Amino acid sequence: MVKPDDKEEIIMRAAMDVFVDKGQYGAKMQEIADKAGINKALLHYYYRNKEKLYTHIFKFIFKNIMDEVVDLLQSDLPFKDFLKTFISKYIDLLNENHRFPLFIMRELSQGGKIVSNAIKEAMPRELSEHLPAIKLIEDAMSRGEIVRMDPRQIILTVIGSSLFYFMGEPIIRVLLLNEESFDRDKFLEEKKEAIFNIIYYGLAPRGDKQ
Amino acid sequence: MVKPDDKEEIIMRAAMDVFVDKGQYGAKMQEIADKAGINKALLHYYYRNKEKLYTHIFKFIFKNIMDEVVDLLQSDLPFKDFLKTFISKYIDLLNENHRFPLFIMRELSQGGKIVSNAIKEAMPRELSEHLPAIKLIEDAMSRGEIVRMDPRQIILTVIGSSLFYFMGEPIIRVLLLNEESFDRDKFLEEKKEAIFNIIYYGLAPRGDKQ
DNA sequence: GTCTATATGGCGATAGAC
DNA sequence: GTCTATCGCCATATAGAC
Repeated sequence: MVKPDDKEEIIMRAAMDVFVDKGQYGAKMQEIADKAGINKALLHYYYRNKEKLYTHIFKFIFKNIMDEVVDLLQSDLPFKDFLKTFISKYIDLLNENHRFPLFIMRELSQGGKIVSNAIKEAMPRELSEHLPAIKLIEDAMSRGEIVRMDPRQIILTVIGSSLFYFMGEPIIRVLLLNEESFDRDKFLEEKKEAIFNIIYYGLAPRGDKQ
Repeated sequence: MVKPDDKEEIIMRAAMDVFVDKGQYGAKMQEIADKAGINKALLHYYYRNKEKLYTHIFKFIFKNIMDEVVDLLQSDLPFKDFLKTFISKYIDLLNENHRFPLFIMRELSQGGKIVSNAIKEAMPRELSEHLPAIKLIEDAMSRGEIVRMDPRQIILTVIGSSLFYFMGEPIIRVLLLNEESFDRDKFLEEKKEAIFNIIYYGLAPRGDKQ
């Protein structure tokens, strides 16, 4: 992030706010300008048009999230500890950026080129070829620490079960957590425990059953 | 569904297509009219304005998905079999309607009243008070078939890990499945197996560890 | 760089003939 | 019920002064 009184930075923040909330088409340039405390003309001065501004925001958010996740994937801990800390930090990350996943997925659903370009720019080539997490999982399998299974299914299960709550929070709270006194922080801590326990012990080698 | 040459039905299908793809604001009435093979004026004749049409579509989709899920939740199978069949049928359902979850979530992110109204209309009161799945899980815990844990965390884990692939498919295929010969059907069948095994055995009572 | 004022176009919505 | 033609607004974008 740049210094906070930089105009570009101010516009970025405002645009991010509005775009994340309303999406590319629901967002209005006027609202962004208002939120940034400037007028529409200046938006066009810095970012030639709405589409460029949107694309810029999307790539910025995508890259930042990606970088954080890639960071979480760097680890030389044993598999068990890696899994535990990854889930914990990943849920923390989502909690701090709970509106981003849906924002990214919304763009995804349009299947446009913005996403594929953002991926290309955000992903170091060598990473997409060999995710460190896959190597870690394969090693744990070789050592017999966990059962054999497509590592990608494991990754998708970890990510999916961690992510879901944040994507569906409004609906989930109505359908599932309709209580007066819902302690969200506590629930998230329990979620870390739950997901780790389910997945780690779900991967543990078993005797004969099934 | 109504008879397919009914005008309202034709419009519904077209509108669904466009709205699901582009969202409430990205969608254009002209495109819907084109896709339905009629003109804009007729859209307004049947559904007074864009918002009403959108709301109608959203509630329709939401209710249909809800009904299907509620169906899946009715079961008197033992927990193990219930879990296995639920995951399998739920993934099949998602596969047949893979664009709906994102559509619903996109609306969710706007936090509008459309969603909360749709929930109220789609959810039988008695169901939201007592989800049958929670009862099933609690019984299994009482019998000692699975470890004690907040049942809601289990439900979220099952749903989240099943759902994630369909919500993120484009991105996932780039990041994780960048092969020439990706057999999607096979991958989904493996996913059913993987999720069931991880979760069911992840819930199995353990000796002392952790 | 930043503003006010204005042009331009697109889109939702309606009027009105058939 | 279905169409063509058109209205009127609103949002993006630009012109041009300061």
